[in-house]
Amino acid sequence: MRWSKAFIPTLRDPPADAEAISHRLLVRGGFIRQLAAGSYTILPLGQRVRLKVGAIIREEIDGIGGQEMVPPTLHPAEIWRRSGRYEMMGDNLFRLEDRKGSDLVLGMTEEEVFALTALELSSYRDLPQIWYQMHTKFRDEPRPKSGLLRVREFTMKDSYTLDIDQEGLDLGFEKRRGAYQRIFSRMGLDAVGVEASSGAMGGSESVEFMVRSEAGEDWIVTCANCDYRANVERATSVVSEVDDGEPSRLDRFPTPGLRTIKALAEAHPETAGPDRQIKTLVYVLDGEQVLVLLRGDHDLQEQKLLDATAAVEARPATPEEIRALLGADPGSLGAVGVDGVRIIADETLRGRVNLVTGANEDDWHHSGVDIGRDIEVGQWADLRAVASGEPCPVCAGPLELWKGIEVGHIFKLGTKYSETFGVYVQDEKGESHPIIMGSYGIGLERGMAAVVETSHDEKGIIWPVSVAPYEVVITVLRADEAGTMAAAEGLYRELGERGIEVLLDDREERPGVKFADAELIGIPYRVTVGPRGVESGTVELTERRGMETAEFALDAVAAHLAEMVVPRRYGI
RNA sequence: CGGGACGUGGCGCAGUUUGGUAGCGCGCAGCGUUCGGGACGCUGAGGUCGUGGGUUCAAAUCCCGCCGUCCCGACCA
Repeated sequence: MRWSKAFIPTLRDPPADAEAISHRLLVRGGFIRQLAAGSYTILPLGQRVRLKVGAIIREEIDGIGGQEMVPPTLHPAEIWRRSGRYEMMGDNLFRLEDRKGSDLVLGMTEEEVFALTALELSSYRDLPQIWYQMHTKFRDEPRPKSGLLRVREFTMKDSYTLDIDQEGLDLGFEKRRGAYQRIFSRMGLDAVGVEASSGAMGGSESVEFMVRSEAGEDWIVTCANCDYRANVERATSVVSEVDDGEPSRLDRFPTPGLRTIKALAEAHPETAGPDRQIKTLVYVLDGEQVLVLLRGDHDLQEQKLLDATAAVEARPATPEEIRALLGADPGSLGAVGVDGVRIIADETLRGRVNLVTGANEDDWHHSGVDIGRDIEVGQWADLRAVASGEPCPVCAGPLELWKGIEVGHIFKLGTKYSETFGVYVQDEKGESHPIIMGSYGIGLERGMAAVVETSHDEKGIIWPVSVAPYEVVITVLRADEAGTMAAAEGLYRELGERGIEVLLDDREERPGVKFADAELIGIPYRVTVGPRGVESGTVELTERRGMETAEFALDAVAAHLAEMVVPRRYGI
């Protein structure tokens, strides 16, 4: 492609309020333009990257036996009602009505459609199957942000596996985990698989692939010693033992003005240290008020609460709701003697005695609380948020907390969808079984942004060869001089014949502009063809990553580039 | 949805406090000089000031409504 004919609208003034660096660079480099909140036009340069990302994904998913289909994105609302996700997805689901007044939705994922397609299967001999699709998904995000990282319309590769039994699912899950790892590494992403919560997708086990980045929105816990890694929504750690002493009688004592765990602990350091207190939170789970109990020095992880209770929505109760329910303000709350309200307690409180908690009367607390004796715990669960530096649950090494971008997520769905849609096959004995499903997703545009987020410098983007919009840029200095232009054209043809994707910068611009633009858009290799070198039959080759420059004979550089580029197409 | 900010040529902004009929930089077009690290001179094109209403002799500017965008909090590839 000749730059003078290409549509590459680079910008000198970056978007002022764009937060994520990938967003600034993709806009400045002429890869994307925003149309509205969370929807972007992918410009030609961006589309070339997107196509390469898609091709890598296709190769790897095909490589483990995947078969691509194209399901519709416009779905009858009825199938979402049947799976229960019409309600569960809340406002994130785009809903519309057709001219006849029928309800439609725009697909967020395709579990329903693929389950219905799987109705065609009737025998275990047809299994396993790996099906996938790669096209537009819609999500009415409450707050699109950070450019391509969080949008309302995007391309997702989602695949679905169909197995006859749990072993098949488990085996396939590991295969897919490997395929995902290869996909990300070929894209130049250092993605790690972490234990995750399955959220609204349903299912048992799930693994998220996270790329370390400040632009990420998830917190990940990893162990410095072993390979334990988990999303904070799932992560656990070793909790210090607390010596509670002998059980004693339940009592009340005045605590005027003491409204925080810290203040109470400072006033009564021997008996009411933070780890000797019960933190009582009032939450509203799908409209139901519940009490959530934690050790005083621990914080709640809301997703854990959702997972433990199978609730869809959780929010802290308002001060008014709390007073109406318990008769006291936050700071004096407790679960002792509370009746008719569901109580969910963190595992670390199990068996504890001699604890301190609010008495549901302002300025009063209970002491000597024996949780088994004095509180009617309805459910025990792991609810606490892991903190940085706590011991790893596997090896007791120190845990580290970091922010990551979720570039992929794989789920074991189980039989949720096959049972609701009646997808059964017969085994060798003629017995019917619901098909066991798994689902696996990668967001293409988010993946692109994650590459930029982790691979750039002060000059601009540094694309890995595998996803670069062009592999080589020929920067012609003095494009107005016949000699240099002829040399550049010759090289352009030769590289083209070798199958290398090359951008010929034939614009009549000053050298500084051309260098800066080439660096901004991040082409991995630059060949500089200038009058000085052409006279002596040489050109310069600069590698974008590291900006090392070496001189080559004009007639040898194409062969050298082919050696550099071709192997790197598969990885870095 | 709650909180904060913004909306003025293609892009980035000033002008709004104190109403008087729109300006700067970049980019763009033409000519010339330059050109191995974001050149310079001259000339020129380009704006319903987000939108609807109101106040006024007069509104980018004051008042009200609406729309849009961004940032901070609860959701996900």
